[in-house]
Amino acid sequence: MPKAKYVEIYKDLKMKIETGTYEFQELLPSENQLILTYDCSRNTVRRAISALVTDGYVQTAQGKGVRNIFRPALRTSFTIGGIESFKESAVRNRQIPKTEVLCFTEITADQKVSGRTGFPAGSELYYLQRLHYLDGKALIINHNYFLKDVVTGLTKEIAENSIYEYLEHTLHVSIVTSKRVMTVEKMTEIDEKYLDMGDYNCLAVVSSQTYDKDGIMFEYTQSRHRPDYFRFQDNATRRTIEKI
Amino acid sequence: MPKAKYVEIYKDLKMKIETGTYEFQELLPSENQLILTYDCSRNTVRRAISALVTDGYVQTAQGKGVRNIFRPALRTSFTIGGIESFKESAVRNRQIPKTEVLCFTEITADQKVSGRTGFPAGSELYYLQRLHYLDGKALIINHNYFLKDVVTGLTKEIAENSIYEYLEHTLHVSIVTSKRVMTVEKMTEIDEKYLDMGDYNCLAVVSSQTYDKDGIMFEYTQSRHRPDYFRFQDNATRRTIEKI
DNA sequence: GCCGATTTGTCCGTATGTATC
DNA sequence: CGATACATACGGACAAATCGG
Repeated sequence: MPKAKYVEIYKDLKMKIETGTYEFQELLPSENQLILTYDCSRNTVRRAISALVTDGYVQTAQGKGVRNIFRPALRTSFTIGGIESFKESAVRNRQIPKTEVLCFTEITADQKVSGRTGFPAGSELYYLQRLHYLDGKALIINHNYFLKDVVTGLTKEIAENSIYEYLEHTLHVSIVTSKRVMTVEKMTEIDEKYLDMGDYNCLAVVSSQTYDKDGIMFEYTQSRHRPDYFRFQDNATRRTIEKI
Repeated sequence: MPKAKYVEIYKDLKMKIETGTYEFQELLPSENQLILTYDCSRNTVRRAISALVTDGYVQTAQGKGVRNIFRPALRTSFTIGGIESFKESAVRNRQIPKTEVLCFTEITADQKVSGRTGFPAGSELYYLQRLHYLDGKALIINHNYFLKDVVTGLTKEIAENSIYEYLEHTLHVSIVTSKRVMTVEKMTEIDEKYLDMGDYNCLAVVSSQTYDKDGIMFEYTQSRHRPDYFRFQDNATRRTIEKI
């Protein structure tokens, strides 16, 4: 599956940046040199470099070259963008995840649910509340809404493990796009009951709509995070394309 | 300046999506048709489509086509990624911005400042505190650190307007990359004094490091937002490139 | 200040692979 | 199976920015 040549080049360059083969602020070899190194076309090295740019590893400058702007200290966050399940990110950070299913029901979307989630009114849904632990601490409460037509046969047992694994490996539903909105909200009674909130009276809230490859939105999730363990990282670039 | 052909195609397609020429869930014309429409090469239309994908307007599926997944209701947020100044985003949302400079000093980075901001110890910096109003409401407190070598001649008067305008139009410093981290933090005395926090005891905090085209980090800013007016939007895609 | 070499940015055309219908 | 669609890859050409002599 991971066959594309530009991906291999991306990985190799990223590894070399992370391990210090190129120093911070140093220019990488020019595109022409990389063409020789990897025995490929210019487009292919440029795709790899482009991916490094969007990930914040390097920045390019016409007439100069490609500069390494990676700083290791910054790259230890709970999430780095992309789409990643709770379990995946926990494993990546070498933490021990656990999930408790607080509530598992089936509902039909009324106007209110429809307005909140974006599902059409009348949609048949699973509604779950799940509590996520990391290294024994309750950190996140998730409110999940799944479209029954797509996420067929969901059970409490599956929900205690990884729903995303079930989606990808059993149902072969591939997650393609996810639209997320981050806000800060007041704590609710449920939050207070299950999360150890200390002095905090608000949480970091991530609401997301997830689409499969057929363009069907099959999931709406509201993730409520304990503030002291929430961290979201992002690399922005002044785009050539003006957004105004 | 905005001459690139793929940018024009991007803009045209985006406009057509936003104005309903293509309906939600509808497939756009195929790449081959777009090649004829815009009289260009395949690579060029693909670059435009690729930009639409990263902006969450469409999603592609091999063998099927390019699907419009744009929903107008979702696209009204304070920031949509990218790098945008306070004034720019205010104007875009048709709001009236005002900025009050609470503090304007020059400092030399000690170990503590260096650790917090990422500037090397000994750097000569401007340090500012600025309060941003929108439609008369105090919403954001910014703590700005600017490298004096790059941001030469900064004054209180400039800081009351738009520092980014000064950077781009007067100093011709172009912002290229910005690394951001979003967290939720407890309110400080300063926050409480200047922002109308109501019941909230925490804020949304965006910390960012900004680089110019020479790869020099010339700005560190911590933006502290009143929770009820903070909203960050993001489109994630399951990348071909595995991050694990 | 100009010129030429280097480097990235844009664009074109073509070929092949793979997924969908 | 064939037609259509996107994904990957190659190679070449010229423009624009940078830098050193």
